[in-house]
Amino acid sequence: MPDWPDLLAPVEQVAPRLLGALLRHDGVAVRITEVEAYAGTDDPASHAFRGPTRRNATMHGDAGHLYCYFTYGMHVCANVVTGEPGVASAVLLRAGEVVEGVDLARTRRGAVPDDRLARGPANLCRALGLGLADDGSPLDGSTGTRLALTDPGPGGTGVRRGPRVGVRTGWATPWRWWYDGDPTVSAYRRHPRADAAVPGLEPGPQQGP
DNA sequence: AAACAGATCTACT
DNA sequence: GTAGATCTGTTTT
Repeated sequence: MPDWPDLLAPVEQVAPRLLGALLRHDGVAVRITEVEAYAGTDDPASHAFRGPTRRNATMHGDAGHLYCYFTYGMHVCANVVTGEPGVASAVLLRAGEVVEGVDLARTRRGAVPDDRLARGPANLCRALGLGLADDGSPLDGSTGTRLALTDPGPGGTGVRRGPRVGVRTGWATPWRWWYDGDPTVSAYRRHPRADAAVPGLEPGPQQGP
């Protein structure tokens, strides 16, 4: 992963840096506009919190790979694995703007406004054609050209942060970042059964709903 | 072999 | 803005 030396940095530093990155897969490219950080074994909201399982095995592996998981009986979401092996941290790709292969994305998503083609983590995967089979794939294009993540370089203005969407525990931790005012960013939603507020991993100023 | 739980989505008022 | 459906992969007996 020569282009991504900082994927080994703490995930809350890596996550906002992925804003603006281009993710390509199978004919569609998306410019990432919204991300969330999950700090592996230290983070109660993380899939890796209760140790390694078959499902989250990819999270415990090398950085720069795609962690895809299945949820709600019909959805797949994708993360970029970060940190040293064993750390099991990852960045959830929550939303993006389709900048390439718009027609193909429309075909995959059906009749929705273009703004919403990749709005929401599961929708983003659908637009890109990502599935459970892509779990564990490297993002540097080393095993073929189907999948690749490209660094936008430094930059990025108008970034806001706030609590993570839809997590039951640890939701107060403001580890979601997005481009302010971008129409492709998903709406904030608190988990229906969210725990009572507890001290987050990184208490501090929040902006959110 | 069975129960569980879910980092959501769409539709609807 | 809010309410409700939904159903498979994963985990656990």
